[in-house]
Amino acid sequence: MTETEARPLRRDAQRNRERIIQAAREVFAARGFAATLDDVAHHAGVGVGTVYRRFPTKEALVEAVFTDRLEDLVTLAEEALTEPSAWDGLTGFLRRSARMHATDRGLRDAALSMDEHHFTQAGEHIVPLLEQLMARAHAEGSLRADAGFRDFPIIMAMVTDLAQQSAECRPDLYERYLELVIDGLRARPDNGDLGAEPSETDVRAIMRECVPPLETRRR
Amino acid sequence: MTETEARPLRRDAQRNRERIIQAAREVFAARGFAATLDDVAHHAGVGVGTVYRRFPTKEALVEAVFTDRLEDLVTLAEEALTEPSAWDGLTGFLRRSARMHATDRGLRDAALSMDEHHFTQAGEHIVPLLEQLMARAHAEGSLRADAGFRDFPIIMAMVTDLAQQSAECRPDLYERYLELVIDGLRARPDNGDLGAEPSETDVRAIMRECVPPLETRRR
DNA sequence: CGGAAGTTGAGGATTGCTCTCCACTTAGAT
DNA sequence: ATCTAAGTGGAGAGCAATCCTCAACTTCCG
Repeated sequence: MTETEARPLRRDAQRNRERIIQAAREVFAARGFAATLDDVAHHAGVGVGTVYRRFPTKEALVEAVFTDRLEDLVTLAEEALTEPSAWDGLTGFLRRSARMHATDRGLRDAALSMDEHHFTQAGEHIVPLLEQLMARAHAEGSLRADAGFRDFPIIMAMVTDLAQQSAECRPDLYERYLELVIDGLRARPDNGDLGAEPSETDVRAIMRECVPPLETRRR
Repeated sequence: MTETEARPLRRDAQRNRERIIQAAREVFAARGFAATLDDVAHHAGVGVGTVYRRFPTKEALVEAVFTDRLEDLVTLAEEALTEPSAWDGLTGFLRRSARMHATDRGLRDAALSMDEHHFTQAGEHIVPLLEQLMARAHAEGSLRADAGFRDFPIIMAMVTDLAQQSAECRPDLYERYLELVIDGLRARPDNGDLGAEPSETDVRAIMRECVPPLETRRR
């Protein structure tokens, strides 16, 4: 959102812009950030040039498509915080957001790269919510003490990556392994030792590896 | 091992062949099946042509490099079966093979594509061992009843994929998430429900998605 | 109707890989 | 010492997948 909106768009151009965004939603949902702008153009039924005129970089298009989808995740986290049981709030949020990520690969890529690109805003919204979800569950004694909120994106990346790989044959198989991990997150007297938690920097670096580039050097 | 060894190689050629295999070991360890034969050639200090003369396809080279490394995994599984505690045997094998996969990305790619390519032999060796490891732990009551031996490759794929992504910053971070999964595998009265186990076909399809192609159409 | 705004899609530029080919080098038999 | 079949190197041909431009054309709307 938000820049010098120089002149109002001509009516046909406005229509095309919306078509492109709609097509982008679909194409990104299927292929994630790896989708090409040519791909989007075809789905929208417009020429490639039109897409590039409207969205000079892939980043601009991605931003237009996903900024508000990410806010949905924020809302989800807020709702999870109102759940009386901290454990149910936390795991419900895990399950729901995993489902969203599994259904829309573009959303997954956007969510996992919140720190990069232009999604920093949603990122800043969601981090404290995650911290609270975890803290509540720690206080309740249901979440194992050695799991931290930085494990969240990593677990998400792991599980939704599997979702992606099994998308063809068993689109919901990821749920099985998510449940396994959730059971592993529960506080137990005889749990093993998890070792050192990842640092913020580690998480960032790993997320960068999990999401297709989206960059273009040069201008 | 093992084919119509037409004529003995000239001594320099034999030396180069070994250099190539050694270089391939290193390059594949770092980049997995995605490594190029040019890459291997450079590391070996020979021309690309030499590599192609000795190993007409990437598959042939991969086979030469990994066939016996895979047998190491088989040995590992056999040893795990001698462990008095079925749980320790199973989880020890998980940990040890994960470590091997994390250290050598080529081995990971080979192990996960055992059904494809020319690794069917090691595949046939290891499957019954896995079944036994799991069955023993089921009988012992330590492994949750709804986990099956087909979960093995999937868990492995998930965890070692993370190992790959964090290789730069935290090469052993994968252990943390492996422990989480292992804790999730333990039989507990209040465990959640995992849902349908993947079929053999599912596993195959997913493994294919986890490993770079290696194919070349045509001959 | 005129001209500014918009559109198109073939194709240039780039990147990254596989694999071939032939002039050149070398082991090793004689 | 000489000869030659075996072996070698590496430029570059061929292929595939993208990204992005631009000049000729179309459409909107004052």
